[in-house]
Amino acid sequence: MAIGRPRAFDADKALDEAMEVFWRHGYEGATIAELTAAMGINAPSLYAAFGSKEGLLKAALDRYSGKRAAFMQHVLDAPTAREVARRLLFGTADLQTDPANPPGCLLVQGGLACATGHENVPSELASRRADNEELLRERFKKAKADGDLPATADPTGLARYLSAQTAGMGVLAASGADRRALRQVATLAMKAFDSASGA
Amino acid sequence: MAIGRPRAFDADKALDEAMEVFWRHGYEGATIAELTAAMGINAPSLYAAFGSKEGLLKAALDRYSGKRAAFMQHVLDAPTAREVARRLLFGTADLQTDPANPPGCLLVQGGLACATGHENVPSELASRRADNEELLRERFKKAKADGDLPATADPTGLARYLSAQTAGMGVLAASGADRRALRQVATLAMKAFDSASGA
DNA sequence: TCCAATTTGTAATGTTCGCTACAAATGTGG
DNA sequence: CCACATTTGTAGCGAACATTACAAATTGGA
Repeated sequence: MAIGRPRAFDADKALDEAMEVFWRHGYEGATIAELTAAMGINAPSLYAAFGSKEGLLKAALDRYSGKRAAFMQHVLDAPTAREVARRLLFGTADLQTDPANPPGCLLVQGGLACATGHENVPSELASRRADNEELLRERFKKAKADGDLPATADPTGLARYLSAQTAGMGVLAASGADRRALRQVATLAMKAFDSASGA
Repeated sequence: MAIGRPRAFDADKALDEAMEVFWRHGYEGATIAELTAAMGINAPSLYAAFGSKEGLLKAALDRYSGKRAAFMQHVLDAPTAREVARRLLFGTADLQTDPANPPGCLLVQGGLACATGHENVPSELASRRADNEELLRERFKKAKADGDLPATADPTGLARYLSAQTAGMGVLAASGADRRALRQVATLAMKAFDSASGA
């Protein structure tokens, strides 16, 4: 059984470049021409490997999640709920201003609103943001069960609040806010967490 | 001197419709065909009145600012810095989930990232978000001078924090968060404000 | 009543969009 | 070395995009 001509590009490397283009220009602002140029391949290769522009986005989102998985695990592994919040907020401030990446968060920059007919792009991004929020919520439920958080604590509300912080920081970063500014927001956001968790 | 054929549409009414389209689909997701259909005019009328798609966006942004001016004035007129924050946060929670408008905030949904060549759309939106932040900053500087905020308070940091809250709520609203959820975020955000302003 | 000025509707402009046919190239298995 | 399977590069597809030419329509002023 013949195997065929081997692929001449590294799919993960190409996805990194595609991710960066979507991150910087959003789904609709990223053109196939720009994507193929950044990925170092041409259109037929892109479509053979990823099916469509939307398929490429989903693959890039998967890769994004994968790259952030270690960070999220580090956050969730924190010994206390407070430390979870602290790691998330300050880690996010640093990640969203990492000069190695476009500013902000792909799940926000990628596209909050899209053209008629592309509704599932914003909803896909929203769904992935919700996944992160859910991880935090479960972590806080556990903290509550463990007595780390008081019985009056609201895991859903805390998780949603932190979700709003990371999204808000993403918007600030997109506007050019620097690391110091985002850390300052994180510092203030921690105060709310402390009040709400009875610290 | 001849005056010419009178315009057959109401420019403000048309701008309201354009604003809604930009709000719901973002700058790049809004097509001229969709805009003209919503505005009830045809393309030449649009271009005669607003010059270009970008000119229409700016006009829609002006109208948006105008509509929110009364709200911002109500916020800034609050007797204390705390009340400024409270009015802003809860008012924003309600505005961004007002069923009369698309969810979220036009200054966020409009487009955080755009295609190459349209860079001034995101920067225009960022500039208008910065204007709002500046209004808050000046208000907090005044509060500090008046002794309403302690001498240790940081007006810039507080304004930026609130800016992050409204942006974050906008993202949550775009994901389908309801009014109750946003008010819960506002409640938590107030706790940070209270801690940071020594209440 | 004709002229000047402006808007309106139709129809089209050139460009760019996402996507794909097709043939040449490159590999594996027999 | 041959047959097959897959990828690559070129070139182009139809559709949609923002924008505009142009002529008919509508007004006020001379």
